[in-house]
Amino acid sequence: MKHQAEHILADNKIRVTPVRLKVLEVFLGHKTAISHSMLEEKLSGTDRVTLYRTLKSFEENGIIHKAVDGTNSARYALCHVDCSHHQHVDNHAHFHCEICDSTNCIQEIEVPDVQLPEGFTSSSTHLIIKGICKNCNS
Amino acid sequence: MKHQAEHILADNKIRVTPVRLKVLEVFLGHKTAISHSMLEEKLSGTDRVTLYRTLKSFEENGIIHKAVDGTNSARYALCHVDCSHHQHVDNHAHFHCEICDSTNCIQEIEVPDVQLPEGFTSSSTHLIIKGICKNCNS
DNA sequence: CTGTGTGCAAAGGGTTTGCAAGTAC
DNA sequence: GTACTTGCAAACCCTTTGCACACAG
Repeated sequence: MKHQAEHILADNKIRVTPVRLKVLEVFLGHKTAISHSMLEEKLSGTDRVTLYRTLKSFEENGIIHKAVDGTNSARYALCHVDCSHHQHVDNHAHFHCEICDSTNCIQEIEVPDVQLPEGFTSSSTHLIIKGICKNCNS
Repeated sequence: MKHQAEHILADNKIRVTPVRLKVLEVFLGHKTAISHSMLEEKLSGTDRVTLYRTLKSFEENGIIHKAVDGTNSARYALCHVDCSHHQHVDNHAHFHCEICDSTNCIQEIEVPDVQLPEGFTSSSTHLIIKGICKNCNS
């Protein structure tokens, strides 16, 4: 639904543009995390660079978060309602399938609290699991 | 000491060559994980591609392990004695400093065991902490 | 001597920057 | 009308591949 995408942009006070709506619809219709190259495939005809910038602006506005997954290419997933512009709440694990190369958010697994050695301070913690996903296992 | 580097190569049954010795000495003399670009700096004059291949062969032989740290460039750290050719044992967290861009192995923090949802199988788990390191905090 | 390592050239993928034209509001 | 977005060209960085020569064992 276009309405939902429009709402998300409006709620975050960023301009409603065709590219942004298209990108957001891809996110809304996809369960796994999305990389730039996937977007390029799904939205062929749209400029590569514009897609990079769209992802960047979505990330800066708390609409998506980067799913650190140990691959070379950045992946993004939709944020939950409790993410805001300045405070991302994505304290769940990310699963990267070594067969189909997909990345899933695993909400069931929380990133643990860690006790860093003296002198270190942390800004974020990421838990990445690599293996074979449900689809590829069946 | 050159002897130590020679031993490591011999123990792993790979040829002792000048480039390998130089690379290994950099690892032995450095506390944080090392990226290809750092090697290139420290060993200027040595071919870029050769360094990539050296890293690859060290990794395949259980001499170093890749430290997944959420950056675009691969980092490597020396393996412990309990790493062998086929079984890497690097179940510790990696800390990536957002100021100096260094990556440290944090032996004190173990990667937790996780209970994956039905259908998923795991081959490795990584715990990455981002923040400010001891050096940059002081 | 034989198989492996090294260096060079080239290419490929991901990502960023600069600028001019187009568009949301 | 103004500030932001888009598209295109170009560049940058990381990494891999192919081939010829050099060298460890």
